[in-house]
Amino acid sequence: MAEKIQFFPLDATYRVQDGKAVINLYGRTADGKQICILDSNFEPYFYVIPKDSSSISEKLEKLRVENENEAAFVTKTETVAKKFLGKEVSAIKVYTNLPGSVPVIREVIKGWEIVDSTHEFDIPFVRRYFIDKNVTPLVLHQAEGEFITQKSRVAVFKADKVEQLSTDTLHNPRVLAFDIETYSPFDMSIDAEKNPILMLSFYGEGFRKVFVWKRFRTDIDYIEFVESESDIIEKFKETIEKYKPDILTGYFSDGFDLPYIKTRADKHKIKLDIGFDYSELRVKSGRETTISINGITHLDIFKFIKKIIGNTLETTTYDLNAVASELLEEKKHDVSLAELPDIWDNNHENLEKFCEYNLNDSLLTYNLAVKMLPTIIELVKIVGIPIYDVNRMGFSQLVEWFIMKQAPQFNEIAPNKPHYNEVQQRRLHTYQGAFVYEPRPGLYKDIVVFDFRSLYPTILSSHNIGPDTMDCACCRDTAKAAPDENERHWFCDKRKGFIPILIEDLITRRMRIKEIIKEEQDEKFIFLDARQTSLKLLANSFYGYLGFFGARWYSIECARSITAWGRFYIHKVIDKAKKEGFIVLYSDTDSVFLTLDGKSKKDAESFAEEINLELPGLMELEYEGFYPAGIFVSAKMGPFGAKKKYALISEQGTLKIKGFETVRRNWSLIAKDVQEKVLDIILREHATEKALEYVKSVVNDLRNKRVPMEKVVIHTQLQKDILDYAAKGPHVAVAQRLINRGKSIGAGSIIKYVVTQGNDIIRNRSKLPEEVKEGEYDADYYINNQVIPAVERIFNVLGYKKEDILEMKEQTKLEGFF
DNA sequence: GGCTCCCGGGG
DNA sequence: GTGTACGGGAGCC
Repeated sequence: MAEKIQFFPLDATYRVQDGKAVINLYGRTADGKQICILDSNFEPYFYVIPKDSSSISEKLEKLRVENENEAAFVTKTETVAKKFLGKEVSAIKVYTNLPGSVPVIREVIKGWEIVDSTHEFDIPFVRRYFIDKNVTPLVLHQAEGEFITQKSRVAVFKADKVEQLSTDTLHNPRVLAFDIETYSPFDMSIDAEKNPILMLSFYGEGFRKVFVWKRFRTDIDYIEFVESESDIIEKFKETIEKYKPDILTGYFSDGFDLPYIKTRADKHKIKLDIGFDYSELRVKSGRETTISINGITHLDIFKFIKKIIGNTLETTTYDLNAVASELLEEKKHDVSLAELPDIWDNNHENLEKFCEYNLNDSLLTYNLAVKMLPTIIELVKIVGIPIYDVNRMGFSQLVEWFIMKQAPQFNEIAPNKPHYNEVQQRRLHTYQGAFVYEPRPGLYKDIVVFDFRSLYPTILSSHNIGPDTMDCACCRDTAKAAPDENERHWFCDKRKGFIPILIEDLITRRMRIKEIIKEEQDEKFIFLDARQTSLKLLANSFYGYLGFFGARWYSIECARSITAWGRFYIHKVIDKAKKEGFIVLYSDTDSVFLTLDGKSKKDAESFAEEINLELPGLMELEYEGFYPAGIFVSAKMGPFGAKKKYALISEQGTLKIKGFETVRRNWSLIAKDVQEKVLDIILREHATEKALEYVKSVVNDLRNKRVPMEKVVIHTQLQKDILDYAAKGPHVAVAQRLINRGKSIGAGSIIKYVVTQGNDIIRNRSKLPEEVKEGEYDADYYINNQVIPAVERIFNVLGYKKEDILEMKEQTKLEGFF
C-alpha cells in the first residue's frame, strides 16, 4: 500500500546495501519532521565514445574486474545519440554494479584500441542523482513508498518514486549556530592536542546557551555549568540532538571549531555519532579541511562570505568582527582573549564576560547565516547542488556544476577535467585583458560614472560566444570576427550556442526580477533580491570560467574574444565622449569616469542614451552616478582584467575607496598600529593631512629610535621542521640559533625577531628580541619595509606619494644639520 | 626573474 | 565519496 509524503530535500549520501547503491535523501517534511528517504532506483554509469561501435557493447558487457572482496562489473550498455561541444556523436552509456565500479571499469577500458574517449566517470554519485532525477535541493518534492524500520535518528521512508511537486521552497530552515573558546596561551600556536575546550555556546531561534566547566557566581540564565571538558562534548551532541537543526553553522568551523571538538572528543574516547544514521562526524582533510554530518547541513558561513560575497564587501579581512560590523552593524565583545588562560587558572570569578563573549560570537554567526541564507538558497536552487557543497565552492565550480546540471537538456556530454600536463599547458597561455585608461593622479571635481551593465555576460550572449559555436564552417565568410588584434575567431550566426542560451536565460531572469522587485516589499523583497544577486553572481562568472585552466568547458579563444569585444565597446564610449566634449579621467574594463567640464548631468544622461541605441542584444551602458569630487590612481592589471583603485566622495558625503590591502599577522606592531590609525583618521575624520602628519611623526620616531622594542618585533610561525626548509627566511635563521642554544623549536613554534642595523642580508641581521638593545633596530627597514608599505596605498589613493610620507626624513636631516 | 615560503580564519 | 582544491606578497638566490 503506497503512501505519499511531501518533503524538502537538504542533502544526500549513498550507501551500498545488498550489492546495490541506495540514495539516502535527507530533508524535512512539509509538516516539519526530519526524514530520510531511501531511493534505490538509480544506477551508476558513465559514457564511452567509441572509434568503432560494432563490437564494443558485447565486449563491455562481459567486463568484470575482481578485487579483494568486491567485483566491479558492467551491468548493461545503451547506445545513445549525444552531442559533444555541439557535434553529434554516438556514445555508449555504460552502467556498472556500483558507483565505485565506475572508475575501476573506466580505468580498464580507457586504453582500449576501439575507445576514442571516456566521459563523466568522475561525477559523485549523489550529484549525478540530483542532476539526472531532477531533484533540486530545498524545493518541495513528493515521494511514494512506505515507512520502514531501520536504525536511524529520524523516520525512514523507502521510496519507489521521487518527483518535484512545486516550486515551494524551504525558506526557513532551522539554524543552530555554535562557537567554542579554548585554553590558548597568548603567543603559542593553537594546539588541540594539548589544550582543552573551556566553553561552548549555541544560538538558535528562541535558544541560547553557554556551557562552561568552571563555576563562578552569575545571574545570567543561559550559562550552564558542567563538570569537565568531556561534559562539554556530551552537551555538544545532546544539544544538536534535541534542537534538531537543518543547518549547523559556525564561523570558520570547517577549519577550527569542529576539527577541534573532534580532536578533543577522540582524546576522551567520545563518539561524535550525531549523523542521522548514527555515523560519526566526518573530517576530510586535504588542502582545506571540511567537516560533514549525515543528515545535518554543516554551514561554514565564513567560507561562503569569503569566497562568494567577499569581493563585494568594503572590508579586506574576513574576521568575524570586520564582517559582522559591515554586514550586521554589530561587533564582537571587546574582551582580551589573551587574559583568558590566566583567568581560567587563577580567577574564575571573572569568567562571566568570556561567556557573554562566547555567546555573542554564536549570535553574530547565527545572524550572518540568516542574512546570507536567502542568497545561499537561491544559489542552491539555480545550480541544483546542496547547501553543503555550494558553501564550499568557488565561482568556477558553481558555473561548472550549473552547466553540468543543464547539459542533459542540450543532450551534451561533459568534457573531462584537464590532466596535470594539460593544466600546465593552459597556465602558460595568457591573453590580453581589459582596456584601462590610466588616470592622471589627482583630485577632480564633478565626476560622472558610466558602466556597462554586466559587460562580459552581455557580450557573451549578444555575440553568441561559446566553444560549440566558434569558427563554424557555415559562417566562415559571413560572420563578423571578434576584434582581437592577434587572432581571428567568429561565432555562428545561425545556431545559438548552449552557453549563450544559459547566460541569456540568467540575464533575462534577473531583469524580470528587477522589474518585479520595484513593487515588492518585506519578506518577498529579500528573496527576490537574493535571487537577482545570485543570478548576477553566476552570469558574471562565466567569462572567468572559460579562461580558467581547470575548467571542463575551458576555451581561451572564447575568453579572448570576450575581452576583445569588451575593449572594442569601451573604446567606442571613450571616443564618443571625447567627441562630445567630456574629459575622460579614467576607464577600467567596463566603466568610464568623465568630468562634466561645464556640461550638465542631463547632458551626461542623454549621452548614455545615444550610446545605447547602437549596442547589440542585451548590452547596455548605465549612468552610475555623480560625484562632487574624487581621486584616482593608476590601476594594476591582474590576469583576468584590471583591478580598480580609486576613491570617490558621494553627494551624501560617503567615501568610496577601492583596492588596498591590510597587513598580515607577521608584521610588526608598529606597522599594524600605523595602518589602523591612518585608516581611522581618514575614514572617520576625513583629515588626510592629519593622517599624513601622524605617519611622519612615526617615521620620525623610528628614525630617532624612540619606538619601543615590543613594537618592532615580528612574529612568524614555523610551518615545518627547520631541517625541511630549503630557503631560509629570517625566522628560520633565528630558529636555528635558538636550537643551537638547546631550545626545543619545531613546526608550529612562533619565532620572534627584530631586524637590526647593518649591510648584510636581512636574515643575518634578524635577531632575538633579548639579543637586541632598545633602539638597535634598523630604522630604514621598519620605515621602508613595514610602515610605508602598510600605508602607502592608502595615501596613493588620496594623492600622496611615498616621498610625501618620507618628507620628514629631509627635515630631520636639516634639524640635525642645524 | 624564478623559486620558496607564509598567510588567511579560529583561540 | 565516480572529486579536487588558492592566490598574493615578500625574501632569497
